[in-house]
Amino acid sequence: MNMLCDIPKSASQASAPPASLLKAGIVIAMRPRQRLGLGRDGEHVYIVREGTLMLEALPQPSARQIIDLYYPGDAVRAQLLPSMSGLNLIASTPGEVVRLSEPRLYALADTDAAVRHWLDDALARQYPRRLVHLATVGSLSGEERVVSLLMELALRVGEATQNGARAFDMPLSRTDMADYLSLNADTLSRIMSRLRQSGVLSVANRGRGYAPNFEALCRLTPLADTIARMHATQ
Amino acid sequence: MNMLCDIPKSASQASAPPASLLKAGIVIAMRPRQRLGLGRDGEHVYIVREGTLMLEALPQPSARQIIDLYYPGDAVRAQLLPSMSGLNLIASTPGEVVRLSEPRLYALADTDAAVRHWLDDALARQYPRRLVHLATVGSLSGEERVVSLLMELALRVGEATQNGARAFDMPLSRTDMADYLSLNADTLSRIMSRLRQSGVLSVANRGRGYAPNFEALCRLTPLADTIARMHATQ
DNA sequence: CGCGAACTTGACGATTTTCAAAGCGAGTGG
DNA sequence: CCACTCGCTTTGAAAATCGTCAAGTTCGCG
Repeated sequence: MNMLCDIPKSASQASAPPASLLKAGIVIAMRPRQRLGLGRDGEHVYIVREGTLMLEALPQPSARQIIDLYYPGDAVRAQLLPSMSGLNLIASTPGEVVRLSEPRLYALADTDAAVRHWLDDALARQYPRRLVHLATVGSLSGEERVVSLLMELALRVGEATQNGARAFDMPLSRTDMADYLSLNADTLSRIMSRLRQSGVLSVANRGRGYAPNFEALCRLTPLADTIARMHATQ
Repeated sequence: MNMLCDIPKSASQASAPPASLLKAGIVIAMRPRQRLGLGRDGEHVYIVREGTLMLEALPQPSARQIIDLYYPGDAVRAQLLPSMSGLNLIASTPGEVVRLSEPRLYALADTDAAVRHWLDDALARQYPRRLVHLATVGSLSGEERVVSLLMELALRVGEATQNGARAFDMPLSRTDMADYLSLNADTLSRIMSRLRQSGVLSVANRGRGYAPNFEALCRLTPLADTIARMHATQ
């Protein structure tokens, strides 16, 4: 009867956006650090095809916070973002997005049930992630936060290799990771060094991580189960 | 053509939920500290009529975080909440909610455009609040966070009195406020004492606040403009 | 090979948490 | 009506965590 109900709420991986939605927009190739405009009154919508995006907030000149992270299959709706100064949507890796306008999206959603349900699904994937991110930043220690992010990345953009090991790209720079986790870049670096020394993590080329024992890594954050449910590649 | 586009994204106050939506659910009176079930697989939806609700997360037994706050006109959709243990929806004041089931909601949304648009509006009010909350917790100092919350409450549930003063209920206990702001209850108490001593705040009966000079209070947080836009009673 | 950006590391300092104890308020039973 | 208890709040001193500043190192790239 209702498509949405068939998809368990723990479904983390995106179902493909309807073709009608993609056809309504234009394809944009992203380069790392490229900024994507949000439109004057929040009129743009982006659908991520490939790569990762960050939403940056600058409450004050000296403070930067990454308040959202978007993966392939996610939708960035400017209308759902707060109207604050210093809000930027930034590509953190090469990739590809489709851009369309909010009014166009709503017109489509009004007539096309598939679009409507895909949008609803996208939201059901993204909103819980924000809440968990908030709980992470708000109630976990520095190390637990870092591990939570590593786990998220390992599950999202990584592959299982062998014997419970996992290799993954780290699309964010240390600074970006720090700003995402509300840590100082220096502090983050120290924590990652400690993780390396304790043997649960190794880093190659600054952009690639490897967890020889992924289970052991997961045990370092109390939110492991929740993160696994939200980001598991099924 | 599209209702949504007529409502600026800064519109903070709820338009009334469609009658068709309310008729589909049952009315529940809340008492303070009452817990509202979210259903086994996230099947419940609550629409707040009166009072305020908190969404509590317990990542670990010792750590508590209020990750969402709901005011009249807001919708709590269990499907949009993360499936983590220790997630509780709790009334913080007396009030009234309407409960219905997710499938019922989706069925209504599929056939009734007014329901659809109201839901979308509700989301456009609530999602930005979470992002700002995240930026608040993540990048502001203790005092700035407290002021941000006081400002939010003063605008949401308070009244202007005279000469730029503002009186407001504080529906959260100190502990709840602290858990919302990721502060220790002791630290919060200290900060509020400092605010009182500096004259920008006074408190009566533990549940009611008064800002003799609301402008002066606002100047203490860098997110004042953003908060004002999101919570202003227009 | 050398430059610049990103990252790492150390020492110090500030804010916040922790732990403990005391004060206040509301509700209860005598 | 009062004394009592329980929970919430407030405050102080010590400890831990995290941030700041500065210097050094690694890495990618021309």
